[in-house]
Amino acid sequence: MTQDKIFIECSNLLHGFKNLLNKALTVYEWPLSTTHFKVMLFIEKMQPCTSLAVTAKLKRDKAQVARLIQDLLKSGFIQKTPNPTDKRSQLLELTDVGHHTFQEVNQAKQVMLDRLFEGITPEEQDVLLAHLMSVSERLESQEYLQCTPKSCK
Amino acid sequence: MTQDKIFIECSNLLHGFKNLLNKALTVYEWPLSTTHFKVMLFIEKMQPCTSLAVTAKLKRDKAQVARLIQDLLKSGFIQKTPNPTDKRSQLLELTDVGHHTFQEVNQAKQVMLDRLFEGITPEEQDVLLAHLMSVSERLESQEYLQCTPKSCK
DNA sequence: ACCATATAGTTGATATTGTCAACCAAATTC
DNA sequence: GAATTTGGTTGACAATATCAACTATATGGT
Repeated sequence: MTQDKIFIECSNLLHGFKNLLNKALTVYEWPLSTTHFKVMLFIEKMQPCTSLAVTAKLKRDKAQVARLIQDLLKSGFIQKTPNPTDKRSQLLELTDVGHHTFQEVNQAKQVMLDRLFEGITPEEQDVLLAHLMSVSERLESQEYLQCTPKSCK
Repeated sequence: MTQDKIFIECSNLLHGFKNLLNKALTVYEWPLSTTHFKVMLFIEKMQPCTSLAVTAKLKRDKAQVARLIQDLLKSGFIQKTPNPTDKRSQLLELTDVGHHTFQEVNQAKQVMLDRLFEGITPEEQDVLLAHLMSVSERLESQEYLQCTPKSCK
């Protein structure tokens, strides 16, 4: 029951925060979605960064990520450069405009986050994160869970 | 940064668990989506239950919920009865078939949940939930956060 | 009792997000 | 050097979310 509630609360959290962030984004005249913003966040943090790296981190379909990246390219927020070690692949990085816009919005976001977590100490936050990650890991590793009942397909 | 990661982990968790659940649902030949299942879970727990109650709990658009409920009706998993205290409203409850199917799937789900949370004691789970709820509450109450920058529209 | 307004729920249109499969070109394996 | 794998793109489509308009009943104020 608690476990059910945890998932529900995660869902509420994401939903609510997304809406909040969305409003911040429109204030700053960010032309894309919160997901695009999330992708930029990754690209910024993980230099050098490829499309596939984003896919892995975000745990989303590579088709979806490809399209998000296309949008970001069109908006001029990021740019591609050839990957010196693999001709199939291209490195992603923020443009100057992208970097500037990102920083601005990201700061606003950070202010929001700080307020949201005001009641929870940094240590508690770490524990919270650790627990979430622990469940997350089991989720990935324990593929056998998919087949709990009967013979499974 | 930790805060960012918490949201990302929440997202991964939901995403992963939804896929896991989806597979369980197909094994049991559940004809609808995980969201439909979630709605049934609410209807079961919150007797008596109205469409609006589900909307509130799920924090989703009422249009969306209306359609989910329609699907469940068509599948014969739930039924409507007139609300004695309000002629506009109708009470939702599981049919016998619905109840049976739900129980079956829900048990499988519970097994999965138990395994996922194996590394975390019930007490820790409670703390985890409490923290998530605390952030969730701030998210709702602090509408002013929407206007952090400048004058805001 | 009467009107204005609020509430429960439905429907239509549309946007966003997620999934699946096919595909190309470069890389790797044997 | 042929077969397979990997990084990435594209098309089609399914699932989920949002917004506005609308019906019918309820409720509050006068």
